[in-house]
Amino acid sequence: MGTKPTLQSLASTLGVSRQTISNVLNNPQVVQASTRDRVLAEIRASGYRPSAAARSLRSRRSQTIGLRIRPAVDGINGSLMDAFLHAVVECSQRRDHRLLLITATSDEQESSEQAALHTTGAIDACVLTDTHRDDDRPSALLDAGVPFVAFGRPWQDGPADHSWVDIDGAAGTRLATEHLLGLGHRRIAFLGWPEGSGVGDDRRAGWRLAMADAGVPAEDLALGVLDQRTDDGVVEGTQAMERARRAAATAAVCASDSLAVGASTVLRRATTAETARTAVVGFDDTPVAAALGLSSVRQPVADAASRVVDLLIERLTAPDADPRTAHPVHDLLTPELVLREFDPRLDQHAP
Amino acid sequence: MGTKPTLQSLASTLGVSRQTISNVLNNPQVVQASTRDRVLAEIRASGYRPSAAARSLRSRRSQTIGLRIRPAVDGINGSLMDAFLHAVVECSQRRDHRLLLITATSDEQESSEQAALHTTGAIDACVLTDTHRDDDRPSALLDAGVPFVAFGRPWQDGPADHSWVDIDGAAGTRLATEHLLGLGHRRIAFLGWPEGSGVGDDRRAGWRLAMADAGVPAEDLALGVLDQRTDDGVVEGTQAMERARRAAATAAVCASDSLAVGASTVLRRATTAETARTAVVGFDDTPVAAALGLSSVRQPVADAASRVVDLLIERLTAPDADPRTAHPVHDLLTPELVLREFDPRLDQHAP
DNA sequence: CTGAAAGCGCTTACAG
DNA sequence: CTGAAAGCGCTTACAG
Repeated sequence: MGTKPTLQSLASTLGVSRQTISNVLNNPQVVQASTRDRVLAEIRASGYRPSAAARSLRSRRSQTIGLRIRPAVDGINGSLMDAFLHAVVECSQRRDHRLLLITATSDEQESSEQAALHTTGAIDACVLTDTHRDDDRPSALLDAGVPFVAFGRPWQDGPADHSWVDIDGAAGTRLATEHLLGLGHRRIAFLGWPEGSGVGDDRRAGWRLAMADAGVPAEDLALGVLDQRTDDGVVEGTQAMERARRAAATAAVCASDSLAVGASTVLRRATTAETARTAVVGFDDTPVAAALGLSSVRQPVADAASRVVDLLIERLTAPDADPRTAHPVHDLLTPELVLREFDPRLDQHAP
Repeated sequence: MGTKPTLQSLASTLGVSRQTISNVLNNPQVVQASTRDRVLAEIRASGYRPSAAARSLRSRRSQTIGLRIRPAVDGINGSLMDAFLHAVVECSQRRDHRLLLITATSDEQESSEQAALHTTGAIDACVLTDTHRDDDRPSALLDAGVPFVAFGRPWQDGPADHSWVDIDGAAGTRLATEHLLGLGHRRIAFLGWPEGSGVGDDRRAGWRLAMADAGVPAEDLALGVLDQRTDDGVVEGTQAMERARRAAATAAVCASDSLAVGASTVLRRATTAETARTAVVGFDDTPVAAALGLSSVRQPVADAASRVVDLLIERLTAPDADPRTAHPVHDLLTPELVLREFDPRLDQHAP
């Protein structure tokens, strides 16, 4: 093997300056084609790779993005962030950037860890996920001068002073509700979370709007009637659906697949198996929904990830990199409804 | 704010050499206590953080570990790697190391990507997961000179020339089987995957040994009798359990929670609800098992992650860092059995 | 289009 | 215990 090739060693081998090689790598169009080809051939032959540290030290860019990973509380819904994470890595890699993971036990710790990494130059920017009401992270990062893009809109009022990408949950539940209305259902319950979570309220809003548009009277949409609220979970979904059944619900749009799985067991008992499946729509299109044959709202997470990375890199490579001048971009992506067929194999144990 | 502090600027402020500050950071014991305190105070006050790039360029260590992330095929079983990933990040961070994520579509691509990152100095080492029979990655990384530790033993024969940490699946299924034997079951099926996957065969082996020790005749343990093999999945678990029932099985040890969830629906029908739950044991102790009240074998993934990171950093900081001289370490951790109680709320829809 | 110079901010030897 | 020197391997100006 010998020693690892450097710009220096390559340059003497080729009889050109280090400079030229650097240009071939970073500004190919500025180098004469014949020289470029000769250099590229030697780079390939020698297995030369520029030192990340040296490049980063000189250019003041690490080409690295930070992201906080959270422990999966719920194996069912966790797969969404999993898909997002995977897509972010893939997009970053394709664009010659790297993804660095951090953990934290609080938002404050997350912000300060990201800021610390940014100060050392280990990351150029970071991605924020799981935004929520009164989220302190955007202002903390803005203050610390850490460029970032959020996956998730800011849920409190006021103008957003940062870029974000989100998925339009209300559009998703609207689709789901309209689908059930189209099947002839009128008393369609919404099984969702207690008020106060931005994501949950957003999903409820889509159902409510679709129902109102269809002329369902407001008193039926009231809390405790077709509007059922509960913590997330399979058992909770079953219980909420039982309450909705007492309000004569024949179908349900759910804020999560966990709730939908729970709800489907009630409907399965109550009607024919086929009706049961088609009368519940979950959210997130998790593998569990697929396994059980439940329809679900699919969030375009890969698109969201790709957009987040695009915005981040755009911001980092912008000629005017001043975050105060760059105006924030907001992107709301529309989910799609995944309809599933009744799977007879699954129903061997149904009544 | 002004400009970002550097060793240089701190040194002139304090009237010491850059050197001394560097020593305070990297070899505190070598600096006089009074000087050290003065320097530390100024570091804190100024918010100084050493440049990762400069440090890495000079020391030839990036304090960064690479890991390939895979898309979750199955939301149920994916949470295991999720927990592992989280623990690896946490341990690395605690030990002043960072975790870099990569994606790949093949093992070859993974190895070459890790080797490339190692050549640029972006990572010092990497973690291998999901080892399998005829895994080419260890030799590829060894050839490329990339230090690594595997989470998962090498499943082919021959001496392992690299360090690994794994969880003793056979010990887990043995525990599960002995538990069911203790409850009075004799005809305990094993629902597992087709032969050839190291992990799956290992789990089957534990059941087989425990059954043989209990004096269950070999013909009952035969393939197609109590030994049922199938692809992973809920539906597959149900089907496999139905076949096992025809061989008069009253209980089952499963290679995964997905299979256990499927199996439990069969037993639920067949016996009392309580028996059903206690007569199935899953594997991985996923949130789904917890939600459904299924007993399961819990893998100590956090311990495994911690051990992997320890070994990796040990290897990196060893005075003799030559991988050929350092003898490989092998660690097999023992899982534990998580027993769950019957949850009556869940059984409202049982016959 | 190509090259000689400077310097990014550290740590690693080594001398006092 | 402390300091002056060298240099890690690049890229960014700038001059030809």
